Amino acid sequence: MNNLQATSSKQMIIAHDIISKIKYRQYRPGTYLPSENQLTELYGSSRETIRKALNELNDLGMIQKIKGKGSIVLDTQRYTFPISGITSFKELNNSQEMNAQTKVLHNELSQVPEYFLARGVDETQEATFLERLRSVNGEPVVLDKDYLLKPSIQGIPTKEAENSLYEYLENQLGYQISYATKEVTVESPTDEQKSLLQLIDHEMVVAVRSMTYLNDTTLVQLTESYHRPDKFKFTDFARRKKI
Amino acid sequence: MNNLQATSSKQMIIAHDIISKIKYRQYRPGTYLPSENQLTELYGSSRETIRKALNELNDLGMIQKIKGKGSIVLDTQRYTFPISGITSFKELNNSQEMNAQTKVLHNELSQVPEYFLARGVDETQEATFLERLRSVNGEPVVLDKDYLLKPSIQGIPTKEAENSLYEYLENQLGYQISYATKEVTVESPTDEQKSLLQLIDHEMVVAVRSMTYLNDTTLVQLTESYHRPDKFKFTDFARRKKI
DNA sequence: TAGTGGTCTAGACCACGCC
DNA sequence: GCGTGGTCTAGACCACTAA
Repeated sequence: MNNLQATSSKQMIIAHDIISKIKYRQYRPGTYLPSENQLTELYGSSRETIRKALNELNDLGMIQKIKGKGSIVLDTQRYTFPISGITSFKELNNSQEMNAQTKVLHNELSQVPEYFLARGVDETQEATFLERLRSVNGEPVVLDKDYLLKPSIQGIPTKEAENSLYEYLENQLGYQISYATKEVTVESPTDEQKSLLQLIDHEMVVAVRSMTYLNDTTLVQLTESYHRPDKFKFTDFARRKKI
Repeated sequence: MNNLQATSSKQMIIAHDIISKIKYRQYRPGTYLPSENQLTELYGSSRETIRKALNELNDLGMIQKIKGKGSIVLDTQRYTFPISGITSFKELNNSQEMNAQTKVLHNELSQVPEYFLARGVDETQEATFLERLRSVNGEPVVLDKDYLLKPSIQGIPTKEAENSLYEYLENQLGYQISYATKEVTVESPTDEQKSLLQLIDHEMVVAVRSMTYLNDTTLVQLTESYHRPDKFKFTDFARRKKI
């Protein structure tokens, strides 16, 4: 089931349609898409609109455009835990058929931790602290510590916390989550992490710390995510940039 | 010194110019850029061209566009080791003033390792194996194992290997490096990794494995990069995608 | 030479924020 | 109501690929 969005622009409809045709193998990896001029007729739109749609696919690594030849469908199978891109655990769970579970350990007021203060967050900033342990097939894999900043967010119903934070913020509060910065490091675990993630002897944890912003650049969420190293994997698609 | 590229299109010239004005604080974080209509006059171009330039900056996380208001300059300082994006060690070194060094340990013919065979690379594929230890301030930080695939690449002069592989491929061989897939995991080190990276007791290594492709979808390079965990950090900027 | 993608234009209409 | 960014168009010229 695809995440149907309110992206009703012509270029997004076209992009989704082509993605769907790739997904269901009407367009196959290694073959060329119809040319931009043909797509122009197929969708009854201008060529620039077609090109904007194809650029979306290009950015996603689904096609490779070659001047003078055409657009080749690439062989992508998409994956595990993306650090690139913002996707919630719930969305991942849905798209990947994992047997996942979320346990809320804390949901209370708290201070913002040192890491974020050092990065410009105000020390007096009030926040709702949400600690959640994510398990897959009964095994703990991620410990999430979220700090939801006031006044944008006044608190999270625990029922929503067990579900999806992003869904709550976007659908219930009407916020537009727009972008985030992330930093990934590998660290020695604290005792809490050791016990909750059931780390053996000298295993380390993978720490992913992020700051999430709304469309109007309001900072709304700070997250510290601790992953079990043996369960941690992420994949990325990157284009060579010349900036 | 900026990496001046042969990107001579109007939209790229405009993008670079605005980036440069942000860099030198003519446009400051938290303030709005001139409106698209003003930029149209400033650069003597059409609005669509301006918009394509601004979209570049948007993708890079340098500005945030807000409908009805304008484009805000974001406070970005760019960082350490980007997994997102394709950048060579040499380019990083240049842009970050590290005191870095590269030692070539191996430069010879070899088989392709198992990991890549499992991902569709042909077992009979011939490759030049290049092993390099990267150090910063005298401390080893990364062990790179590159497999450069024939017939595209016939071999690498050791002098070039000490310098930049990408530079050699792009400038000497005239190849257009276009995209790459990457996978990051945390693993127990081999004895070789332990000794070369001077890992203490029970430290793990961060493994980054990637496959690099040319513009025409030719696979040219396989890389296994092993990072010392205490020296490993990367940052990412991500926009919320609704696909 | 014909077809492809890359760039650019001048103009249009829309949705949103603000006064 | 006015200015902002978001979308779309029809047409033009270019650079590259292939026959």
